[in-house]
Order: sequence, then C-alpha cells, then structure tokens
Amino acid sequence: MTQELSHLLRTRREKLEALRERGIEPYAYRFDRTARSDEVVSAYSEAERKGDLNESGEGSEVRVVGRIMSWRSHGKSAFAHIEDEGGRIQLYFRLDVLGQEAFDDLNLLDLGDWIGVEGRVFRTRTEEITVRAGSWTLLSKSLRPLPIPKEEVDPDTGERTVYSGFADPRTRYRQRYADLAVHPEVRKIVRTRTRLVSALRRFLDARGFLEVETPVLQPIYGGAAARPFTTYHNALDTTLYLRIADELYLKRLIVGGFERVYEIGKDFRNEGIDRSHNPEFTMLEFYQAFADYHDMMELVEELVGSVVEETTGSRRFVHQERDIDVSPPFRKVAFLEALGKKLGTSPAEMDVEGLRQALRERTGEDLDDAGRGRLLDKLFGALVEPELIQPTFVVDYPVELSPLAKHKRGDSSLTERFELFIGGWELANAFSELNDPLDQRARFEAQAQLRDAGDEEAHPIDEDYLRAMEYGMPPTGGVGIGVDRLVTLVTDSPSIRDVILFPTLRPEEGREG
RNA sequence: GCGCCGCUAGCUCAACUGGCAGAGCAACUGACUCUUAAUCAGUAGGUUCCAGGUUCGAUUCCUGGGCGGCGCACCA
Repeated sequence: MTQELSHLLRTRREKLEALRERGIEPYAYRFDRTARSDEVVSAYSEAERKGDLNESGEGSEVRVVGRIMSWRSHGKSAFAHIEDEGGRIQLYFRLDVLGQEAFDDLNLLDLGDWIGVEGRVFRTRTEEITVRAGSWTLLSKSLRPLPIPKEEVDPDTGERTVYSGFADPRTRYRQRYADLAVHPEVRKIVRTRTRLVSALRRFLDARGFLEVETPVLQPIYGGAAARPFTTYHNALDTTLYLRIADELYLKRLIVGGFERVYEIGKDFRNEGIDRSHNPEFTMLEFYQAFADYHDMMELVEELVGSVVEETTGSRRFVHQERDIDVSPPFRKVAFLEALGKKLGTSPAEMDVEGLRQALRERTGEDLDDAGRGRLLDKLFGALVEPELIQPTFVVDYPVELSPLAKHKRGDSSLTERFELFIGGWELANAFSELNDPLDQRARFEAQAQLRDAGDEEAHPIDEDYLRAMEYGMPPTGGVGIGVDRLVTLVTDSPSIRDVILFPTLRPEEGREG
C-alpha cells in the first residue's frame, strides 16, 4: 500500500470515527425511499405541467437515495449529485434549512457515500430539477475512493464529455464493482445482455421448447473439439470434466422422448483468451426432433433477427464501425465452394500435400502433421471467415470436421452442417444430428485414431451415448449459439470480456492496497 | 508460446538527443447561501513495476524478469 493511498484511506476512517462520535451510524439498516431519481424528475415535470406546484414552485416531498457522485460546496450551501439505478439527481443543501449541526456534518461525507435525503423538489435557476434537502441520512460510508470521473454535459446537444476517468482495463475487469459503479454504459451492457437472454428464452418457450439442465460435471466430455478442464470427485474417487458442450446430454433427452429441448448455460474450454474467447462462456443449445439442418437454418434466422430486434429495437446494428443487418434471409455459401473461390481450385480435387502447400503459401504456416480436415479448416478460417461480416450460413462441412453430423444427402464426403458467421465471428454451429449408432461409432473410432496420433481435441468415444443412439433417436436438428458473442456484437463491444461481468483473469498476486 | 506497445501521485496523463519528477482531477486547510468540469487562495501526496548493467548522473539507454493491452498462434 502506498503512503498516498493509505493517507486517503486514513482520512476516511477518521471521518467514520468522527461520525460515530457525533452519534451518526455510518452503516444504516434501511431507508424508506418514495421515488427513484428518474421518477422524481418525471413526477415534477408532470406536476409543473398540471400547475400542481406550490407558490414557491415546489413539488411534493420525496425521499431519495443514492451514491454521492459529485459535490460543490459554497460555504453556507452545497450542491451534490447522487446516483441510483434510475440515474442521477441533484441535491441542494442549505445551512438555514438544515440547521448548523446537520449542515456541519456534511463535511464528513465523501464522494462514494450512500445517503438518503428527504425534501421538496424544485427547479434551480439553471433549470435543473433538484431536491432541497430538509434532512439527510448516511446509509453507508465509503472508505475507499471510487475513481469517479468528472464530466460535462453540453446542455444543447446532451453530449457528455468525460474529463478524467477510470481507464485501465486490467483494473476495470478485476474490480468490476468499481467499473460498474462509475460507468453507466457498463451497466447498460449488463442490462442488454439480460434482455437478450430473456428474449432467447421467450422465443424458444413460445415454440414449445422445454428448458432443461444437464450436468456440468461429466465423466466423459464431448460434443465439441476442445480440451477440457479436469477435476476430481473425492467420494467417487474419480476424475470428472467440466463440460465443453451440452450436446450429448441434450440428445439423450431427445432419445428419452422430449421433442424440443434447450439449455442456456456455461461451457468450459481449456484454451486461450482473446477478444472472442473466454474459458467459461455461455452457450445456448437447442434440439428439435423431426427437423433437419434446413429447418434449423430457418429457425436460427428468425431467432437471431427477432432477438436482436427485441433487445435493441432494430435488426441493424453497428459493431466496431461496421454496419450489420440481421434481417432474414441470411446469405448461404457452401464450405468447399467458398474456399475454392479463394484458392482458385476446388479443394475437393486437392490432396493433403496440395492443401498443406496452399496453407504455407497463403499464411506462412507449416502444419506437417495436420490431416485433411484440419488443413481445410485452417484454410477456411484464414481465407474466408474474416470476410463474413453480414450474417452468412456456411453449409456442408467436410465429414472429417464433423463427427456428430449426418452425411449430406447425395455426398457422403460432406455433412449436413452449418455455421453462422456474423462480423467475422462464428456465432452458431448446427447440423442434422447423426442418429445412426453404427455410423456414430465409426466416427468416434476415426476420432480415436486422431487422438492416438496426438490430437488432444479429438472427440473421445462415449459408450453411454452410443447406447442411447442404439435405443433409437428420431431425426433431429440441433443448434449451438454463442450467447456472449452475440451480446458482444449487438452492444458494439470490442471484446467478449466487456459483456462478461467477471471475465477470467490471472489471479491477483498478493493483496493490493 | 511468439511479436508489437505499455507500466510515472488515488485517477487521467506530461517530463526534448540521459541533467533537480510535473499538471489536472481526487484529498486536506481557508473563503463563498442557485452551483453543475463550481470558483478562488493555500497544503500535502512518488520504491517512476522489479532486479541487474552502462554512466559523473537513468523515468529516459541495455539485459533479464513481472504485469497488462493489442495482434498472431490456439479456439473442428
């Protein structure tokens, strides 16, 4: 702890003691609020319009609460702004109204303190709706200075200029409570996220999907190609994995007779962190019996379009200065065709060596041990994906890349699978689910060979899942949607970490001040 | 894991080719009863991320390390 911070903390503790000595409890138990700050403003405007103000131009008496965000002291009077979830409201304190003692005690308040105030509402000379404090109550003393920015609001344009700020991303992510406390725009993202998730639920509920919960702790992970987090159960004396996908359990439920199921929950993948990846992230998966991937494409178009509109009011939004329109129908391109256009040759006619060479030429990467599937995927990721800004379904992936998807009708080298890209990011992944248990076993065995060859992300064999398939799963369409990424896009956030309240960070070493 | 950039007061940032470490805000003291980036006068506040090295002298240059951001890789 530096001397300076310790000085600031000490000053506040001294004020805390002084408050107690004066008989003021710095940590109150409750406060009866009559109106939120935004309600105070609208009620006063309404009263003003109706002519319901008294002869002094005052509205009704209110009790408001908030955190002190600014303070302007003028000797025998003072102005402050407090902020609650409704926004900010100005307070006006006067010596002749409060009396000497209550006015002097204001000196023991600091920015960041929570207070409650009772008083009549009026409009100041500069037209701001303000509560004239008849009395005030300390609700919670802040002992650590919040990095509250100073800001100026242009009265004509309403434009907000922030003069100093709390900018260090590390500290903002680590101390999200402080980030939220001083940045209304971060709170807005949180609300947008919640509205979007609610809209997803409403969309699926309205179409007869049943929301379920499946295990996070799994004896065998699967449903995606990724490395898992590993943990251990003491009583069972066994290794368990945090799920990397919900897929295999949800399809077991389709076997069990549920025709439409979905789950919104956390998946965990033991991989790097960047602007589109967090080790734990929120996935929506839904499965519909008797449907194929064409049906699911239509459903996804509707879902994305309507959820974005319900959340933001429009199907168009801007992400990082790019205009994006999620109005259906979305563009469709075939995987091999799109890649072929970039390569100048059909990848179907290229052998592994040719693909490897193409990758080397285009990206400078040498992948000596990579198989055909991985090479195709790498090339696609490097050449095609970054250009998929407007919503685009990429369809018909090579079978090597898709161990859980049905063969494409008429071409067994492909699968009936699509991924949805928006803004260059993979937003959704879906297929006509493989329901042939013998084919599924063969796919798993092919994955096992990749695993033996050193591919840590190859899909493990899940015998229980195969048993479920053997009982019989109806034809089913399934979709996974990355919820965090969708929120990142519609909130115009640069990074997935901006839409996750507490993103994964390296643990803090030691304790700071 | 690799590359680039960064780390200076509580916050936001300065400090020329190496030459006494500064400003604004926040804090503290005082003045001020309609202010709003309040204003005015004053005070205090620093292991310049860490450890070495070069140098008469390092915030500055070099080496190593730590932390972070961005990009790459990874993420079917």
